[in-house]
Amino acid sequence: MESKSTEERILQSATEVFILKGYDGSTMQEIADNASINKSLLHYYYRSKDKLFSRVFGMVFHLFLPRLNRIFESDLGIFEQIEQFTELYIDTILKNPYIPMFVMREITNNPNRLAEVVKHIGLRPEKAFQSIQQEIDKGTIVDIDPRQLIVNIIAMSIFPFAGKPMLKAILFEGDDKAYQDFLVSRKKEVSKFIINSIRKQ
Amino acid sequence: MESKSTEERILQSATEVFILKGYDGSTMQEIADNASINKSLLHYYYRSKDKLFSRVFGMVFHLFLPRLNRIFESDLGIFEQIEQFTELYIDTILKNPYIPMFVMREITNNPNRLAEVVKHIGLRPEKAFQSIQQEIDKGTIVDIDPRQLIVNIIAMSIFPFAGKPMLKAILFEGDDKAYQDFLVSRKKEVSKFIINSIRKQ
DNA sequence: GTCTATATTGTGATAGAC
DNA sequence: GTCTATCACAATATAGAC
Repeated sequence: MESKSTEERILQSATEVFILKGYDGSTMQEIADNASINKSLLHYYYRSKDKLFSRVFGMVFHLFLPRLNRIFESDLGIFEQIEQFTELYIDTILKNPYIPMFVMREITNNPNRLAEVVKHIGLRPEKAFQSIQQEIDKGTIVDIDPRQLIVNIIAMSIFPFAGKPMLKAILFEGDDKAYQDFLVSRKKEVSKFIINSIRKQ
Repeated sequence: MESKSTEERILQSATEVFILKGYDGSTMQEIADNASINKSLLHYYYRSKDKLFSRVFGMVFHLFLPRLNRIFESDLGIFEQIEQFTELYIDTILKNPYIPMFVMREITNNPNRLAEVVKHIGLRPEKAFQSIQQEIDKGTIVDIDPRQLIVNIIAMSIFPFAGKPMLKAILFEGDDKAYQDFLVSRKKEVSKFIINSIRKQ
């Protein structure tokens, strides 16, 4: 199956280039070179730069999207849910650190692209809202708008990656290893911080 | 002073276009059109697209950068400092909501640009670190890595703006007004959340 | 200081040979 | 399926008239 192999190489190459330079900053030439093939082949497999990008974006978005539902629908307690979610999510991004900025940048540049992808997936954040609201009603956690809590969780998980070049330079004097250690330690620190805040005494 | 007026118009126009579309997505033609002048004039005042962008970026970065020092060097208590900082900062970004993504995107695309700008300003985050460490030693707040705390504060303040198109679509069904209200309410919510977490009982 | 015209290179995309 | 050659256009940038 040679054809599939080439198609895969193109997709792999396009993913690398697009993630690093964004849609506007990438060229078909660079993607072709990076895949060691001819530029025309790109158009043979995917008819346009936009179609190729859409394909890449859809795939990458799956990696990025936190599976909020799964974890918040499990029968674990709220604190364990939060611990699991932040640790798993930060761990996932640690293996794909460029993805958050890529996804956020491209959605900002072209919000329409999100609509297509989201429909394909079928998100149900309401389940997470309800789950949190129940804990408030039970008195396990303090009264808080579930959306505020969820945004806080996502913010503290994702932002250190999206803002890495900035934070590394300003707060860590550009020390790459120190920043990497910092990110790893957040796997535990973030949930600790959140739970401290919402646990009812 | 006609020359200055034209130069200002160019800078104004370039700022609008660059912030909205980023360096790669912007063209000199569009900036010229937006300023109602000829394309060649751009090169007369600023010799290249890169030079024009650098100028814009430097100016915008000042707006974006939290003046951590000022607030954390004041003689307010740590909790009031955090309240002041988050409220002032979120309020600033509310007036310039596109700036966070702009700054983060461009630093990611070209980390070198940050170095020049930071030197110009002379940041001293160590002062904030010390200030936090003192409160830990005094027993006012729980034991926490000052850098973790600062990143949490910045993350919860900035991320809802940088990730607005995404969060709005996924958590708010695209409701613009609802998301705007959500952002405004964070002026109080964020500091409450943080202080809840670090205050020692 | 501001314009028109143009140079030069790079871009996405297609035609057509093999 | 894969290549070479090429088109049509857009990009940054400059030259030169006024």
